[in-house]
Amino acid sequence: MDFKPIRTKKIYEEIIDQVKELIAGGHLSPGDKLISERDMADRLKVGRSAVREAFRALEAMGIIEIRQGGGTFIKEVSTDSLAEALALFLMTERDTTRELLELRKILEVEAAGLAALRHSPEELDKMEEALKQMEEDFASGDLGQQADYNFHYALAEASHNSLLVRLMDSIADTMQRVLKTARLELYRTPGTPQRLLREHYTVFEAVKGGQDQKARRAMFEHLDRVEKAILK
Amino acid sequence: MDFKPIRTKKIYEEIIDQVKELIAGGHLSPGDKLISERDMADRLKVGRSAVREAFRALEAMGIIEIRQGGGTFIKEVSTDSLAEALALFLMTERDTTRELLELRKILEVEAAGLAALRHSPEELDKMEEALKQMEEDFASGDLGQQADYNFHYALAEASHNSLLVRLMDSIADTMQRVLKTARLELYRTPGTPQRLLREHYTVFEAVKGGQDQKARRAMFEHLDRVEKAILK
DNA sequence: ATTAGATAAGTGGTATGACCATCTGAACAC
DNA sequence: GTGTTCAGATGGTCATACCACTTATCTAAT
Repeated sequence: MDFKPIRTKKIYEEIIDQVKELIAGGHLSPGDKLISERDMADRLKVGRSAVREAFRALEAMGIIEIRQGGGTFIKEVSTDSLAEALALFLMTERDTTRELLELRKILEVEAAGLAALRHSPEELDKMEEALKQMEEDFASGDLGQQADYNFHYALAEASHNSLLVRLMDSIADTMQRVLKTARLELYRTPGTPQRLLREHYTVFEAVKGGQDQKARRAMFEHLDRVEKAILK
Repeated sequence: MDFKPIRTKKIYEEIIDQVKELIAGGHLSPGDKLISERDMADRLKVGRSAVREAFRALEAMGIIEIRQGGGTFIKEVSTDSLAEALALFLMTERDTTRELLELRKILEVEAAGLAALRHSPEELDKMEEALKQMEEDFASGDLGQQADYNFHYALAEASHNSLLVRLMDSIADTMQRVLKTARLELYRTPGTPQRLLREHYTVFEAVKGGQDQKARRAMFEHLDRVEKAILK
């Protein structure tokens, strides 16, 4: 005999569930306006506070958008809430730098392989553009970090897996936040920017040539070297 | 000259940010109790409503846990919020099941390789235990889903990358939420449970023997088959 | 007829106070 | 030591009042 704990459901929870059901059932779509807080409180025979609290939670989930004076709208499920959840996921202090770098390597090596198989000409152009920008940055004494980011982002997009793009982007953000100093040191080591550029070009040429194994290897070696430099 | 829109920050937003900063700065840790709503409202010289709304949003983000009569606590960053955001993403965006399965494959294939190189005897025991449980479940007409989960979780842990463990767990949770029916069908196809068990054993033997490439290949083939069955 | 400005109405944001529901810890009895 | 009771703490709900912002409508000027 298994007795489960009984827990009465909060009013705001009921409201949240109702809104979710309306969306899942197709009765509410992105862009649709919800009835006003006052109207909903009247109809549901509850206080306005409970409605507000439910709306606040739905907002935090990225399901609705609340505009003061304007009303409350169903959002396109955008990259925002997933990106935020990913950011939160990576926010913990318990993970070591080694683990983060390793995860990044797992994803980027495979993204390079997929990019080699799936890229479009436009995506190749973006990667090449980023490489050119990187080259110019180095020539002018700049560190080229934005161009580096652009290259990796374009490559992620060339994988044609939007989840992978978002996850890799979140990881890039986290690294930017956590490894800022270590990366600056890396870029400032004489000869390193030029080597990094060469490695990026190797990855690019493999992707361009549709050689997925070669792209994987090139990316692995690139990131392995970065990892070793950061972790020493 | 670029003028940006000015938008005053809502009080509840300020509160959310402050709590987040306390956590990010290490002043609040999982398990810690926040001051009461009334106390916080007094200290911040704001109304209790704003505090409540901020707390409701933080709750929806999975950052805090609110217990009526008990107080408000910082949560362990669990896999729940990411799994929920992923589930929402899957329900509303097209082609994302394919992407999630692909991401899962990328991670699990590499986890298998790392597990082959890094496992401890205890972790091997757990994997073996799960396989035995799977075998018993199939023999008694059960679907063996819990044992399947246990196997994959033990393998993730054997990778010795806690970030990878948590990410894979979130994905498993998401699949449980969204792909429930498709997986039930898969398990009910005659002959499939036995084949799945064999595939799991192949992965296990490679991990046990420290053969990382073989483990990767076995896991790839296993998940590739699962993917094709789910997506057909 | 069109445009600009003013105003009213609608909607979300904040605060306060009252009271209810649940939990926790202390005190007391056995 | 264990079980029960109760007070106090804390979260949950409601109502009301008023503020802040947006949208729609009306009026006056051109």
